[in-house]
Amino acid sequence: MASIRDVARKAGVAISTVSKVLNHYPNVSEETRIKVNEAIRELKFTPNTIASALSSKQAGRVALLVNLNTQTQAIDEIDMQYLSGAINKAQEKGLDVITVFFSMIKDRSVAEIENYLRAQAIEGIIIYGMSREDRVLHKLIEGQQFKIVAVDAPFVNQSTSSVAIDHEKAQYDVARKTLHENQGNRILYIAGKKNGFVTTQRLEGIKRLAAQEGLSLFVRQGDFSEKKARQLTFQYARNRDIIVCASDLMAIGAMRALQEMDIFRPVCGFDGITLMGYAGKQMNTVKQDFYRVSSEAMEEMGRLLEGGEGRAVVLDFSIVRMQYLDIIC
Amino acid sequence: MASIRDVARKAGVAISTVSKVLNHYPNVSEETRIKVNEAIRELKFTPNTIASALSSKQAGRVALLVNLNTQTQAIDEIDMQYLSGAINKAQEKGLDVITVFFSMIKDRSVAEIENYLRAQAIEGIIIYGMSREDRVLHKLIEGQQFKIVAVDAPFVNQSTSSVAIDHEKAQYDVARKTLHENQGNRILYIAGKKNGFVTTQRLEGIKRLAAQEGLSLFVRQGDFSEKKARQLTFQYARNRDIIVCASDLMAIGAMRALQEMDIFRPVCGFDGITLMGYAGKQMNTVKQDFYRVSSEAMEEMGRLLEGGEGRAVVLDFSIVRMQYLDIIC
DNA sequence: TTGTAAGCGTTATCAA
DNA sequence: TTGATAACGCTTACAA
Repeated sequence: MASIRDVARKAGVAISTVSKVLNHYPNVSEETRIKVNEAIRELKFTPNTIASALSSKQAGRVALLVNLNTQTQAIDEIDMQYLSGAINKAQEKGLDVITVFFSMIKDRSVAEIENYLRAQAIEGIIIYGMSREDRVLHKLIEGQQFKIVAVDAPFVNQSTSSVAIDHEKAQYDVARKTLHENQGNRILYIAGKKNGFVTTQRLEGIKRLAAQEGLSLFVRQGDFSEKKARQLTFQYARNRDIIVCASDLMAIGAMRALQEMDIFRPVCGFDGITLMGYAGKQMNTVKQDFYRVSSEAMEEMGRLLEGGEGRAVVLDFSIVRMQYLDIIC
Repeated sequence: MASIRDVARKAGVAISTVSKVLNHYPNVSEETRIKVNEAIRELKFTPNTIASALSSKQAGRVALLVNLNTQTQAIDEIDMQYLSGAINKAQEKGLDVITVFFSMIKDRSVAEIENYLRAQAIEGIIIYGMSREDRVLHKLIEGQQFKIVAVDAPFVNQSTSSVAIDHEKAQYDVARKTLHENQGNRILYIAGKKNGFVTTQRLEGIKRLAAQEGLSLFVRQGDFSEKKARQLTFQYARNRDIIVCASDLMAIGAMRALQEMDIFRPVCGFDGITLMGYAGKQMNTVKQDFYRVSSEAMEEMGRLLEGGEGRAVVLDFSIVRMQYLDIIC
């Protein structure tokens, strides 16, 4: 492996000059720049990121903190889109990425986690799927020791940005569309997990709709579980006209239950996962582009790392109906 | 951030002594070890992995090279299981992991890739989903510059191990079971992608069964595509008694086509993905534990990194029928 | 514009 | 068993 030393020797310049060329410093003559780049090419030199990180104290490493959906593999799709969106964008921006699961830092104190991350030379963290219960993460954010981008969680401070779609509006929109395409005014709303941020936001959305259109709104916690949604449907659907679910998985659970009950009720979901195409019946759902959300999160991380200050980034969504033939290929 | 220097000062010993304690060197007295560990605890010291890597030239970093299934998100599940299996095991073993997608190194030469990886201080690579066409990767393996574990690809040399289930036997077993549970001897076999290693191995399995049981075997390439399997089913299923598919996705495509044709044929799949639970009809399939496969791959990487030599690791599988109620939760 | 040299936080060699 | 000290490959004042 050629080192910066070899390049310097070959180009007949000092090591620091090579470094300057490498890092695009302004004060380098065109002549030497060319000489150096030639040497670099000839030696197939690639700078050692470890040494560079140690020296500059800037590793440009960001950790993806993922709350794996251990409940069901059917939505690994979401996490995978998150990961690939972030990783691809990171490579584009020359950032180094490591993936960390919530399970790995569970039960550790803030100080321990900070040390762990700092030892790994982590400068930034993108957090996916944080809930109100994750006290330690809240402290991590408050501490402002790291640049943080929170996906789907409303945290913003000097060194923290949030990235998300407008869940309130999305829930409102999809439910409204479903309502207007059908009859009835008694809604069964199957909500998400108790302390999730998106759960609250989506709930606000359906409440606004109900208030505005004078609907009878019956809310139950579904915990984002297909099974729970199934049970709730068996229990309450008969006396309701429309079933609005805070996730696709729950919508699928509800729809299958309805089929087994042999009654029909319009159902709508949220997320736009592929599985919706296999559900038999088509349903309205909010299509989030998870890949793009994550890609934007990494973009935002780049901004923060370069000294930008935290802000809230809001992305768009669309309302779709997913069907089998569009999904397979 | 406390450094090794601070620890040394606090414990009243030399830096090198602290380093020895940190790395569990033998020649340290019980007394100093305790003193040092106390200082470490009090200062909440965590060694800087960057500095350690630079100094020892051993970063213990391994790259996960993933061939993302861009075709369909329905099987992101597989990649996600691979990633989480590897990452969890890596943390357990104190290895640092980065994730790289095939798309990121596409069109680069072997030398470029080697440089890229070396610059990232990568020592080992776990490759998921390599095919015969990936010439560059073959060269990377032959070069033996890195420790490599190939998942589902039959490469073994001094510094390369392979990890996989016995695809030939698995295909044989699942097809045999399906055959014996039903009538008929005319098989439509929908194979995988042309140059995939597992495609060949699974094909061998069905051929052995056909030869052994005197079956009429009709083989078509399905490219692991649900749509292709659907087309092939429409085209050929009528004159066949049983449809054996080299993947679950294709099995689902075949099954739906049969339903639309309004005829019944037994179908079996391969992989054991969650989606099978939503297919309507239950089918036999080979259940691979992807999480475990990947976990074992990382374990094997650990062995190689410690100087062990390459070998073939064969994992087990099971034949299952997947149904909706088992899958939801 | 270029070069010299002092770090960055470890590990490892060799004396003590 | 311990401690100095020279690497590791790079960045960055500061000097020339």
